[in-house]
Amino acid sequence: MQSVSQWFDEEPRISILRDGQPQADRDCLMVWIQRAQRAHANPAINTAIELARELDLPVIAVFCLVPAFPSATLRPYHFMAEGLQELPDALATRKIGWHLETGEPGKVIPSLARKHRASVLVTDLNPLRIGRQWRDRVADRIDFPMLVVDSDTVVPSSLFTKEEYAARTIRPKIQRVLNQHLVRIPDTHAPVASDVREGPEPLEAIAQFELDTSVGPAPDFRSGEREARRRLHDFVVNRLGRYDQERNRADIDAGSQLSPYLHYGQISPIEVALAITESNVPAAAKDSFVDELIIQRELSINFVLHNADYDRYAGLPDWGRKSLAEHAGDPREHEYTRGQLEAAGTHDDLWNMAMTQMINEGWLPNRLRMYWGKQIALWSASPETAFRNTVYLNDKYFLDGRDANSYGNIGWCIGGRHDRPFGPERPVTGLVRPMGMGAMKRTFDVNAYITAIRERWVSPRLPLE
DNA sequence: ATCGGCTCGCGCAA
DNA sequence: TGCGCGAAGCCGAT
Repeated sequence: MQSVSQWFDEEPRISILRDGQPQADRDCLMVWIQRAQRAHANPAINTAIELARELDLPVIAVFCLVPAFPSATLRPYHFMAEGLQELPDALATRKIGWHLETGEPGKVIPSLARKHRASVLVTDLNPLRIGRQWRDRVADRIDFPMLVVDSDTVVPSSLFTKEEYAARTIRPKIQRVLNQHLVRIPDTHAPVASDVREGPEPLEAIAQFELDTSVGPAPDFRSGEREARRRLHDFVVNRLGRYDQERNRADIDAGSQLSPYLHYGQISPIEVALAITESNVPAAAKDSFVDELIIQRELSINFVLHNADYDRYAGLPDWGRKSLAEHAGDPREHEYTRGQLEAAGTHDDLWNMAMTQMINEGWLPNRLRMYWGKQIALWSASPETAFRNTVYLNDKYFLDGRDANSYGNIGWCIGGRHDRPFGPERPVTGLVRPMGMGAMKRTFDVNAYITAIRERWVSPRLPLE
């Protein structure tokens, strides 16, 4: 058989981390599931199956639960583990085996590959730094081919070879090729069934980890592929039609709330996009959702893939840092430490309730994510501190934190990432676009939101005697 | 209620 | 080299 680079020549979704000829005398094809934590509509799995058919071998999916993922508390671990529980059975319907282990991927994955005598290792694409480090470490420690399949974008990220400047620069490039990628991903079957099913139950495994349990499971987000699909259809049927009108309504939270499921790859963005485009709602509603799901989301993925400082102040655009530096000495009308912010103890009720919802629910409506970050920029001793604290709180509390979208949003809030300068120049934030209480009041019922969060988390109504 | 100006820089037309 | 226009704002003029 030819080398994997020849086999998958000109496939924009697939990159070769270690080239070579698949060995036919091995025992399986191995899929290392990282980000695409789903059994269906999964390009990485399909790639492994394609090779398995050529070699007439079974396919085994492996997952490595890492005991200390940076800045992850019990909250994301619980969501991830609950979703993983579905996978062995769901994969079995495609005749794929399952083996979960805990530890460091750089050690665990090569050892699993040796144990099961893998011919080729296929994995999916986590665009963040840690994903790349793990992949590189694994590729260094195996002596057979390894492929990375971009499984969580609509348009393969490799088609954009440089850091895009803004939505307006990536939009036409995406539009040009969108239709050829908006194609349903089939659920093929492995040619030979695998009966491998090893490893602990994910929820039991994470119970052994030393996690920060002060941030508990997100109460409103049941996890898993099935739940993701249920939510998608609920959104399409009940709310998509008004999305362009109501997207900013933080008081009713009119969004899809799919981002945790997309973050953990429990649903394919292509499946989401197809459900939207095939639905029977006004074009304006579809267009505004698709712009979020594809243009903005894939712009953020492009950003973290091409900017090594995506989660650092240094990664902000030059004009933004320059303007912020010129205002570094401006007096702050209010100034809060990380501790004061985390205690939701500012002078601003709306901000405090947003922080309260974030801490307790792991979630905020879109509109408030912007307001939340923009105020931290205004209230911090320096823009660098603002950036650091925003990343810290974002990644600690959001169920969908530690995501490319997180860093895109934080960069936009603090330093005008993917935005343009906005005069007139203001104290503290300079030319970075402001977003204050006026914008909130113009778009939703601020008092209704404050009251709802206060009743839910601060002074809940006590049951009558 | 709606509108222009504020300000920078990318990408395309020329 | 010039020019149009842009992640979701704000303020003041009409």
